[in-house]
Amino acid sequence: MKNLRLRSARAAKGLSQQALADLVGVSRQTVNAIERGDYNPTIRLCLAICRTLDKTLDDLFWEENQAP
Amino acid sequence: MKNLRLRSARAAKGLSQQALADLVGVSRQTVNAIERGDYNPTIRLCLAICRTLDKTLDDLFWEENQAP
DNA sequence: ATGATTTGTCAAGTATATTTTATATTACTC
DNA sequence: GAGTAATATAAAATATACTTGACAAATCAT
Repeated sequence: MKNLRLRSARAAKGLSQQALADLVGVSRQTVNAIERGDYNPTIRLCLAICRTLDKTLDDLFWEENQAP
Repeated sequence: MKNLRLRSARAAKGLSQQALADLVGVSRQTVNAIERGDYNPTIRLCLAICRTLDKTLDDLFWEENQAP
């Protein structure tokens, strides 16, 4: 499932995927893959993204109705 | 830095590291390493742990005063 | 419409999360 | 204090996050 909250938070800061990637120290493809949702970043990367975008983990990465 | 909130939440459920590891589908050493804090789990594992312990990401993995 | 920037995607490589096996130590019960 | 469960820790192997380079499609400005 796509991470639209991340995409939205990034857009709200006026950052391209490349710009966010530079700020958090990963490649553009990694940011792209996270937004597309077909993968599983490390918590440290998630934390770096959250701090850069002034959001918390729950804001961007918590999923409410997941497992039973 | 150790993750004492995780340790505390696990203890509050009366689970051993092994028991939590079984519930979330990883090895005991992985849970131990996360609690000891000297590493960097994936967000999916963090989510699985949070759901098992009835906590959110911010409860267990958010760190307030981190980067400048 | 053309050019530039951004985004989606792929394949091959590198770094590292996680497993497995094993041992030592600490706590708990009897 | 012996015996057992829980925790800390390490080395080698495996799975996978992440990189690099490349190219096409989409978006945006001129």
